[in-house]
Amino acid sequence: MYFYDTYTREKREFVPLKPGEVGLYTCGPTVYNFAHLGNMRTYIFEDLLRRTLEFNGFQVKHVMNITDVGHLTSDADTGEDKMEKGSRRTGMTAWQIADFYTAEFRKDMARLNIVEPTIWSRATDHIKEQIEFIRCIEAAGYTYQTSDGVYFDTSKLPTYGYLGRLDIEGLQAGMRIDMGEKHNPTDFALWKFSPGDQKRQMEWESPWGVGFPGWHIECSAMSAKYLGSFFDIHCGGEDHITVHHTNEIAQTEACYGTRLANFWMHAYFLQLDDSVRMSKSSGDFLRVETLVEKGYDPLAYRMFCLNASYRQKLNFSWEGLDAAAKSLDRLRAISHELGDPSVVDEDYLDRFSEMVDDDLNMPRAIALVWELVRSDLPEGVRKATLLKFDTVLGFGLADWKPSVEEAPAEVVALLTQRQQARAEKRWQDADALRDQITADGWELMDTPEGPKLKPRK
RNA sequence: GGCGACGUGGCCAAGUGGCAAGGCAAGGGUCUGCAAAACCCUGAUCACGGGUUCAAAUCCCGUCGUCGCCUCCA
Repeated sequence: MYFYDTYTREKREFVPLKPGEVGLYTCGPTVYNFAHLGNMRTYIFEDLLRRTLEFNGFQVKHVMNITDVGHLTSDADTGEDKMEKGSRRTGMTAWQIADFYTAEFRKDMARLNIVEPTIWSRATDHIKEQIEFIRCIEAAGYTYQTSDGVYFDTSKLPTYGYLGRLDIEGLQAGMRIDMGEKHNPTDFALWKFSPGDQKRQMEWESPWGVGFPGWHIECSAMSAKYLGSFFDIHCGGEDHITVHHTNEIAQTEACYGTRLANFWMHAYFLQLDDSVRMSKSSGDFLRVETLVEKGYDPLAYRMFCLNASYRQKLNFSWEGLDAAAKSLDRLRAISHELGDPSVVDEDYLDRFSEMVDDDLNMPRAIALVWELVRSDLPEGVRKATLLKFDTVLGFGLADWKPSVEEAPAEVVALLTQRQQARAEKRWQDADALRDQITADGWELMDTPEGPKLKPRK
């Protein structure tokens, strides 16, 4: 297998650190609001990665964090905690918010056929680990304290910013962030003190004072706990390259001297057609629920994503989603008509493996799917091979069945009349009756097995 | 202002040195009383201008255009 590693900026062969096992850490949601389709693109990518690893026979230990504290509204470390802000907005407590949006997130994952991680880890369940991690960094001499928190001194780490190829000088020059009491623009909070004049909903005792952990420390602490100080793959969205992941690496380098993960993989952004930013903070955004409300199967969005490379920005449009929905419908129908699976075709399987193992080249894998289903292999072989592919693609083809909706009695009556008219070759009457049925919202098809009705879309 | 990415048929999108995948749409055809569905067939020389090379969509330079990050973001 070959994956593109952001750290080295090259596609290189993936070899697990421990034979047969893979430690995978994927940055999860900050649960202060719903996840939008852009977020879900990243989770779909990670799902494909996970499925591909398992397809190759690896045992994957997959950890996903739930950020339920400490993620500020600004990376300048001066902003408000997102959870507290969400609490004000909704009237729920910070804890209720976290539970609510975590549940919503898992619902969206399920609707997109995303496999759940082996371990969910909530930041607030690991305060002790995070404090210990900060102490480790402090003992190594990389911290300093200001009036509002404990900070990481990035100037003491020569390798700081390597992942993002940060131009520190340039950052200083074009700086647009409020430094506060920080020594360097890239320094970041490890622990923030609760404001003296108010009590936060989420706060804990620490050696430095009552407060809460910074956003980046949770990933270093929790990944170390579950996967060790150096594990196989760490994933996230492209926006995490320059700040979040850079800081995670800094923390772990300070404490353990490793760059945290052997491979760093990042999914690129989904962009909206009209160039409207799809950020959580803009308030109005597309999410899985939006698709459902519009009558789309969420898996159409999965198909939409699989048609493009994860390392390329992808433009979302309703036209594009329609195309994906249509092709998914066809694939499902074809799959269903292929009947029962027999044996997998080894040649197709080899070609498929080569594609997905080449940095998850899903567009090519999908193209191979079409070639397979239209090949002249026996139906059972095509079906068996397709289902094998689907363990990676994740369309749930094995379980799909055409929906059988009963037409209302009046429509059935019209159909009966039409059959009568046809039998008597009164074609005009037959056509008029079909128009009537169409107007009632049903599509009529004459098949070798007789007429069939299905709801019009 | 700093950094970076991209520009492939009507739309989306693979391919990154050796005859340009796939999906959706469109046109033609088979089937059908008609239609639908299904199936078959058809189309791009890769923004533009130079250069390197036996050979470039793929490498280099320039121009134009679009977009992203540097501020919350996956």
